[in-house]
Amino acid sequence: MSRLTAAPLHTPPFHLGEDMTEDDVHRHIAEAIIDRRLPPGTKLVEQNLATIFSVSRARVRSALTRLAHEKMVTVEPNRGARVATPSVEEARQVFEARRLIEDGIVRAAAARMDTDARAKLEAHVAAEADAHRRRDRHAVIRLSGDFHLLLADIAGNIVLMDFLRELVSRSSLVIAVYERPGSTDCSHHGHDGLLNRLIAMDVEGAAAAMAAHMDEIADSLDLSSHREDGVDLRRVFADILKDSP
Amino acid sequence: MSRLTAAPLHTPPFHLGEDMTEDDVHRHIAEAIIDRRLPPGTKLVEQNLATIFSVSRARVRSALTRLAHEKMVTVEPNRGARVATPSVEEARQVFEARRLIEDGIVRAAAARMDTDARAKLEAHVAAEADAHRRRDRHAVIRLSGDFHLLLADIAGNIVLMDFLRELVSRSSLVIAVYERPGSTDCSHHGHDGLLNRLIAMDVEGAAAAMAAHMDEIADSLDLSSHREDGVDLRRVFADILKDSP
DNA sequence: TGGGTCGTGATTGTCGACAGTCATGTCAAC
DNA sequence: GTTGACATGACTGTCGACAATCACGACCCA
Repeated sequence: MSRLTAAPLHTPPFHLGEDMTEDDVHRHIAEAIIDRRLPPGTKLVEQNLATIFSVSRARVRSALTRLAHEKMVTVEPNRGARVATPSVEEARQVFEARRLIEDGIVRAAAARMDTDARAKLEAHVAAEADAHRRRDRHAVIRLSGDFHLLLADIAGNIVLMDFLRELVSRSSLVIAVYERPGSTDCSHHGHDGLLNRLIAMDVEGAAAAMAAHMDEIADSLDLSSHREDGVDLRRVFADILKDSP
Repeated sequence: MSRLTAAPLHTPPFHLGEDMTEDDVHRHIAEAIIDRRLPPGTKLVEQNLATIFSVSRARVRSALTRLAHEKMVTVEPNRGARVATPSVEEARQVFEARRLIEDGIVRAAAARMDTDARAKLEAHVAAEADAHRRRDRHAVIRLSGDFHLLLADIAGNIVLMDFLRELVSRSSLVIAVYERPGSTDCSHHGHDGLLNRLIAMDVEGAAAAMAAHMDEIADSLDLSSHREDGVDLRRVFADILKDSP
């Protein structure tokens, strides 16, 4: 049984004919961003989305502002919304925060393991392996993040789970921008070793495995900052502008 | 100088005549909640707030939904918004999350201390002592929370600072609901000892002092759950309802 | 041809109005 | 006096329309 009455991790099957609520719009866009079907920088025009989902523009608008609060899209005044492209510094801070919170979560989860939690985790890891076998890239990405949220669910702290949910989403954006070209797809093997430690209720071992897993992900990125996203030309040539306004 | 270009901690002086932006409305309400001028459970009627701030109802509405995302108000469909009254379980989880994040922040801050950070912290503690001397309850509450946010600023991680900002706000609500009647007002002495450890760049000592400070706050609460807020009559008499539907 | 200016279409920001829903008070019947 | 139905008022939810702003291409001039 589920310990928490938290929101479902992903959108339930959607029947055409009913009109979508704001929550549905939010989830559909969020999932598309996390799956990387919507790459960073993509313009999100309100009217387009409204006609696609056949809802009013106002509903799309509030979904976008909510996504902006969650740092998945950026909104510039009078210039609309885009899928966020995290900076190098932001990427570092997201992973630093994630190391801290994942450590707290994995320790709590290790202490609360039981047969039910074990069954869920094993089933999830199996599903990950299956998605990997099927070469379903989107499913691999989504399930990889869900593993960590499942751990948070077992840990039993809704506040931390909400924080982690945001961090997992932002991590997906970071990976989309800074993934090293030759890196293997989202190492899911790290979850295996972690699961073994959890089953043994080895708190320190599980925490160490999680730390290693985080390092593994961070190492697959190229944060050497040569890829400075969104260079502001006005700032680069500020001195010239001063000379000849 | 400030390390981060984060949002200001509190509302800048507001000049009448200009019309408020949504951000202003949000900040004014948030501050009133954190200062406990708006106690938990207070109904927040959109039209009232709109006339008070002389803005349109839509603007108040979006400010309220943002406050709802930050868990400072609860919104029931068709029944409007109220200042949130956290449950006992939520209170526990907020403080558990806060222990974790404050630990990470204080360690980072201790490692990054310099003369500028020291000056800011000393000035802040002095301001806290002054507010305490003046018996300015609202200022004491606000400054007490700001001390922790200043620490997060020194730590230099915007992501963690945003998380902590939410946790500090929610802590204020928890204290408003569960404060033990005879407890002294928001122990500000804990900040003194913490500051000494930070100046010495004693990471472990600072972390221990922070942990003690968190315990101190938690001990001033009465979470024995006899004060179950918002008893649901239907749940209390669920068995009777089953017998005679 | 390069560069600057202006207009036009597209997109966002904001507001007021109306419909839907809930709470409260009134009144009649028992 | 109590209970139930009903009416009324207040509040929220939603949408469409209009204003403000921006991006982009056409046009003109040197």
